[in-house]
Amino acid sequence: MNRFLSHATNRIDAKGRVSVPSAFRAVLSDGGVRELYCFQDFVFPAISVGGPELLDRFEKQMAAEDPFSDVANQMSLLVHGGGVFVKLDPEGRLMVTDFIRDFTGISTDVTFVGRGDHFQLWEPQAFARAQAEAREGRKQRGLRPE
Amino acid sequence: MNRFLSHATNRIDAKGRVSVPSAFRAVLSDGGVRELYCFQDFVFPAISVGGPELLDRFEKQMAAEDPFSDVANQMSLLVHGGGVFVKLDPEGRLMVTDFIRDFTGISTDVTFVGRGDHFQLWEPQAFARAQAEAREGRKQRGLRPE
DNA sequence: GCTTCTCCCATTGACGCCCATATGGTCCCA
DNA sequence: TGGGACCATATGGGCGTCAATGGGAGAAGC
Repeated sequence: MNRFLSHATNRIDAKGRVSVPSAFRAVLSDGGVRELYCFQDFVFPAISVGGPELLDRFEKQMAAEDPFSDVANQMSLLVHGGGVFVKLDPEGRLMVTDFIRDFTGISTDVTFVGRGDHFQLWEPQAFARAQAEAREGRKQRGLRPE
Repeated sequence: MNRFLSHATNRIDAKGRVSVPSAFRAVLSDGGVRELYCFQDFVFPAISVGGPELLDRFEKQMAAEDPFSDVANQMSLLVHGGGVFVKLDPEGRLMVTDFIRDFTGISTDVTFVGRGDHFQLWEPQAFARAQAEAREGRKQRGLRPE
């Protein structure tokens, strides 16, 4: 498996650390990634986390926009300036900083959500709500797998 | 037989495991599938289960969208983040997790329902009701395919 | 010198793997 | 045609392994 898939919820310990799910760590080590870059999602109250190639992806998106547009300007501000580096400890845990807590509402537990080429940190209940809304919207548009 | 057909109900044991019907396992082993991906159905209170190619189908659909649109973002949230991996043990059983129980209402028994290229997990009575309703609706509309 | 972060080790609880048993159905033979 | 042996599937439980978590000690920064 070379993509971030599925979701899992882990608890933050007394020191403010939380284990990254084993499956996600496997994807990271496959890519030889030891240092992670994260920033605020544009739509959801979630922190996106990924290796350096995640930056590439957003820079491609920005290149597709008019480079002087408001959209591109704001994206750069968020992605380039708003991002934070995060390191994993030997057990594969990361520190949940105030940067993460304030934006997501995370307090005691973190839901890790796979998004294919990256993953996200969510406050568990916020994730449940967003998922329910997405499912509802999808139902109305009639997008079904079958 | 290379498709998932018919249905069967098995009991969950004390450890929360349930045997996948032999006929379904045969279809899986034909495809060499050992790890399954599953997610919540968009219409019914059922969990859809299939091999990795089930995921591919959704990703093709996502690729057709503007990759950075809200629609694609929501689909990724549901498909990438909303899915769960399930492994079969050597006897062909799977764990019935809370993820499955909460969405389907399954408690002690599971009805496995073939859906052609994938199969679903249902709470037995919910399946009986949905089937009855489908039959009724079909009758009124004059027997059309879905 | 005190706080904060990083590394290391211990614990525990869940899950995967193994073997044993039950049950129902089929085939063979008398 | 009836009985019995055999086989496959479903089910139950023991045990080892690994991931998640908790806490302590050393190192680095304020």
